[in-house]
Amino acid sequence: MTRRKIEIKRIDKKTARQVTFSKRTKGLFKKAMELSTLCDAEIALIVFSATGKLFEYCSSRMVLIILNYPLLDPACSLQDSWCSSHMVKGEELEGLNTKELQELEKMVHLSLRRVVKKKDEMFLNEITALKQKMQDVSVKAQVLEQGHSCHESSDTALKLGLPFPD
Amino acid sequence: MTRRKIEIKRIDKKTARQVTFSKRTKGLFKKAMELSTLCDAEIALIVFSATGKLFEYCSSRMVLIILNYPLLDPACSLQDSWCSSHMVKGEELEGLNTKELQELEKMVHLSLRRVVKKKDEMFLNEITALKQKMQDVSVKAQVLEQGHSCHESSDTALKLGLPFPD
DNA sequence: AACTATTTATAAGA
DNA sequence: TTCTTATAAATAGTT
Repeated sequence: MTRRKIEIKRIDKKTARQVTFSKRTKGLFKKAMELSTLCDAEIALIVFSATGKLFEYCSSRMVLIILNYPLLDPACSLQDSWCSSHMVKGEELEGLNTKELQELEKMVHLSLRRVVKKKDEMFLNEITALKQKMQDVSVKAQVLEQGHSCHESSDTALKLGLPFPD
Repeated sequence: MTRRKIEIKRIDKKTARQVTFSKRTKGLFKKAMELSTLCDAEIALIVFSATGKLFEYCSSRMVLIILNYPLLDPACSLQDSWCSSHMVKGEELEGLNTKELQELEKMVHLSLRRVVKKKDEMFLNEITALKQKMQDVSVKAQVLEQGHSCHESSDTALKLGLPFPD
């Protein structure tokens, strides 16, 4: 769109692609904010660069609306005390300017990503750990069964932290 | 930004606001798609008009990426047959009007919520099952250890489906 | 990071 | 709504 018209297809040259990404992302966000302001629209815009990490977004209440995260499900109740210290309450947003709201949204977004990632990690860790313990116990059971040591100490159970009346 | 430069603030006149909304939304989506194509970026853009309902979105895998759901991890590959029967393909969207697309998006959203909910349920089920098995094996081990039945069959291991050379 | 020749987007008007 | 068009804004190629 300027010195020369370009074809809309993936830009092969990496540096050119990055430059264009940077320029156009800036333009896109500007346009999004203008639309939001001019027409009173709620807009969510999230961009992940091909190179992976960076992402951005623009808009106000949208984060929560779009993302539709189960986190916000009323059924998922956290302690009141946690909520009161961590939840963003509507009234708190009144005094903030656009820039501040944008920063806040970034933070909420990031928090959300962290929560989801952490949740999945913990599930998987727990499963992995349990499977490992199963393996250990099975080996132990096999040994016991083959009569090599019927009276070995119950260290396996201890290692497992199971409710063994010892 | 043309016959005259305008100030970026809410447009008071309703019809003018609607016209501008329509024009700029179109432009914004075009830009978003161009950025996505040119720079290999994943983009999610969702716009709710002030008048309430209508919204739109654009992008490819983004619905899922936005939502940050591990479901779409490349590692988690689904059967081709499943994909072909459940995935919404671009061509299918051509004949739909805004209303229909809105309904469709609602359905996709709902599907997503269901998938996430199911995923979490399954994680929890797996964990619960593993814990139960741990308990069983521990009890068994305890029995063996106390010398009551050193040569009982390895049904515990079998129940567990573990790689026991039997 | 800046510059600028062009292309693209669009406000106002029809 | 859709089109037209004068002008503002965005940006590709260059430095």
